Amino acid sequence: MGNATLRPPAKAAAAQRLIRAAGQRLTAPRTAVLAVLLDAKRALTHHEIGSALAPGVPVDRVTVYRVLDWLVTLGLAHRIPGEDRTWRFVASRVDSHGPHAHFTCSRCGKTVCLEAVATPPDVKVPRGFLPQKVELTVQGLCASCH
Amino acid sequence: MGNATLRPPAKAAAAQRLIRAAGQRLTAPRTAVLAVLLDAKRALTHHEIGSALAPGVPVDRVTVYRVLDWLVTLGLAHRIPGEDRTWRFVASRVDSHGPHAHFTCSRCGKTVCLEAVATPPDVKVPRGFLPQKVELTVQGLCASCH
DNA sequence: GAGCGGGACGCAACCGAATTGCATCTGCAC
DNA sequence: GTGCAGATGCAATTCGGTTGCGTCCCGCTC
Ligand SMILES: [Mn+2]
Ligand SMILES: [Mn+2]
Ligand SMILES: [Zn+2]
Ligand SMILES: [Zn+2]
Repeated sequence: MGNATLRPPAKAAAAQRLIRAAGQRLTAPRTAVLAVLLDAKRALTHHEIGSALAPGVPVDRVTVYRVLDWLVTLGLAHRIPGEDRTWRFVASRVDSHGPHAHFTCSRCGKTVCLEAVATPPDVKVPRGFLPQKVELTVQGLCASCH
Repeated sequence: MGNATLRPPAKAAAAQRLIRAAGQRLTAPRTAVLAVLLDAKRALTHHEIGSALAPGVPVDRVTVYRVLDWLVTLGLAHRIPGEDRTWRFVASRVDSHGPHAHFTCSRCGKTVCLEAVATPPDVKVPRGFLPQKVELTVQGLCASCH
């Protein structure tokens, strides 16, 4: 796995800083994957992340999956379920910690966070049910698809 | 595919009526699958539907998938994307035509429609984006899981 | 009640995302 | 520098869903 464009060194440094700050073991795959997410302007699939990795550091597919899981449990990234049954991943910016909505283009699959849209804080659920998280996804067409 | 419990004949008759009313060809698999959905009190996975089918009418997996797709395009059922990357299906009752939210138990996967919760009619999306559908899913624990 | 034609079905092969098992390697605390 | 828990690589596997194709049968016509 690897591709053409080099990751800006700044993003790699930021990734390392975040991993260290979380008190976690620093490895090349972890740094590389997180750097890709930090550099992305939209949610990325596992496949997109794999091919965005710098060619110098080949990372196994399975490792990418494991790093992503680990980033999610750590809170450094969040995972968005897609209509096409694939997860997409975004680095959790400091300014986007709260619950928020997502937009997915039904034609090209492009997915972005909608920071402006607040998810309804209170929903009516049946007796005995315990709501924990609200997922709000807007489907439609992105700017380049309509 | 087939299991132990017989489908109430009333549901089979209702299924036939709905298919006829839609001006579609009436077949045993279609009747059987729709009857299962009409009888269900919650959203069912493809697998659950398969094993809920009356044993007398064996239906191929692929046919179940195709019937479900067909029911969805016909508007007789709707499909709910799950956190576990599987679709769940519900018959679209006459009284639940509008957009509505869903609840999914994060422990047992049980999924139900939340008729009472309306999805936000208007959401702010980036310039040039065209919203078309809003998906609202509440995650949490169902009555028997907490 | 035959005859017919297009859509529906069954079967087998396939696909792609994600997971698991296991041997090997390595970051880092000491 | 050493030791070891934890991380990685590789191969195999699972699993939900799809595709291709030959056969079947629903429903219209006469
Ligand atoms: Mn987001
Ligand atoms: Mn519903
Ligand atoms: Zn698009
Ligand atoms: Zn439950």
